[in-house]
Amino acid sequence: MSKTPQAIRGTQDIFGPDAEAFAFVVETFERVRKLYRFRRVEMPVFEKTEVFSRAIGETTDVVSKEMYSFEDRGGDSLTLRPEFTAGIARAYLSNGWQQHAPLKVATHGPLFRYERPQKGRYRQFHQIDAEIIGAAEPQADVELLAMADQLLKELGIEGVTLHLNTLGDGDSRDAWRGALVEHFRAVKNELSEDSQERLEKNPLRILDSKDRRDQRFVADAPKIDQFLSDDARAFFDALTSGLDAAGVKWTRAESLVRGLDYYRHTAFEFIPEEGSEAASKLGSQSTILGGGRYDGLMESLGGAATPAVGWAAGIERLAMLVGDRIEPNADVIVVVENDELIDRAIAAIAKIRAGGHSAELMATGSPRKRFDKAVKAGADKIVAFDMRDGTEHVRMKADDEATASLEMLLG
RNA sequence: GCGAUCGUAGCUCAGUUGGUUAGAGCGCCGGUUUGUGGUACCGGAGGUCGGGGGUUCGAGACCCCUCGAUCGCCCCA
Repeated sequence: MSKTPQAIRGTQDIFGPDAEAFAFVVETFERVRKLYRFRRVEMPVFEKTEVFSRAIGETTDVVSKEMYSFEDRGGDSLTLRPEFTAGIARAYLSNGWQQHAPLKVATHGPLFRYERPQKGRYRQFHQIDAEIIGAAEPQADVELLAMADQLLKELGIEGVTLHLNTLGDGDSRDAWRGALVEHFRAVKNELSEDSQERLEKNPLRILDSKDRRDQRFVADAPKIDQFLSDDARAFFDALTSGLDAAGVKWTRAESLVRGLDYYRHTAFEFIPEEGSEAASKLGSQSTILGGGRYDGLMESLGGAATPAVGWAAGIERLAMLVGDRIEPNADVIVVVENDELIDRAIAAIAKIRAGGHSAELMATGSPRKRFDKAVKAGADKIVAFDMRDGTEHVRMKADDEATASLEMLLG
């Protein structure tokens, strides 16, 4: 170990163009979220452990092996949030937000999961998140997806497709699950080791296994469509026709499932098209935005049955796709070519900034090189203070109009 | 959690089958040159070669452990 402390594994220090890209994602999200009238909420970064274990499901990987849980000084088991939805549901119940239903909320911030780090996968990562709580109608799903679609477009992300599926209502899902277990159990010994385990814990996940041994049996596995109740089918039909009306392109993904227990009906992911530039930038962490309907979640937290739908997207993954964001140049750079004039320059830059222009002071290092540094930094306008023949000499490098406005500003 | 690759100055990298004081470009700092200018030249700072242990007369190169990154699996955003 070296003597200086190292960052925690799976955390990142984001700086420069990467930080600009990150900020661009958040700013764009904030703008789009207002267009759709989602209200901003701020949530605690940690909750009682049971908030997540009950909401997400004890058997899920997230709860069983990826949470940062600890006992606080009062002896309570607390957990750093591994996702937003459970905490928002808890807040909805504990603050009586039912009075605002249907409630559209949005937030963003850090999440924590103890996973093996990889490109696009971190232990502290960041998401933007949008939820509609207390709305049972498919129109809520349509609005939420339209917002996601517009967000990706405004971020300039190309080559990403909405993969859409329905898991049906509770009864549909249970019947389908039973049929899948029966189907795969018959060939259990020929499945991959992972899928043999999934058969007991989470049979739906076998459907999106990447293992060739599994894929042979996935093709003719029972389809959810055979088990959909009339209501569930009507819901999905209304959703897809709403998406078409909103101009949101989608593709049916019959084997798309969600890892967390609370999902019902709608499940979706935005995934880069194979071979696209976006896909190669993301590596194996391909889902950039995912979510669905979670009508059963509130009950698992002891609340009244409350329909809800939401999505989250990884800011780091989106930032990888938005391309280089250059840190903007200063509007003005004030150069001090002679140290006697430092106070004159400070007075000038104060006026410039008070006038609403970004400005940088160049007053250190070799006086002769300061002007070159200013030119190199790429400012639109440069004001240089120098002494010529014993008198103050102010030079401006800018076009005529800018020079005039600067002279007016500086009096 | 499993498998694999990698880790040399701030950054990008070079360092022949282990052999004297570990290099380049860019960047940074200083000097000179130019003087409405992003030039050129000279000089300087900066590395216990990720960390620890071992093999050897000798290790940046080989072995073991460890930390980290990356790729695949898993998981997921």
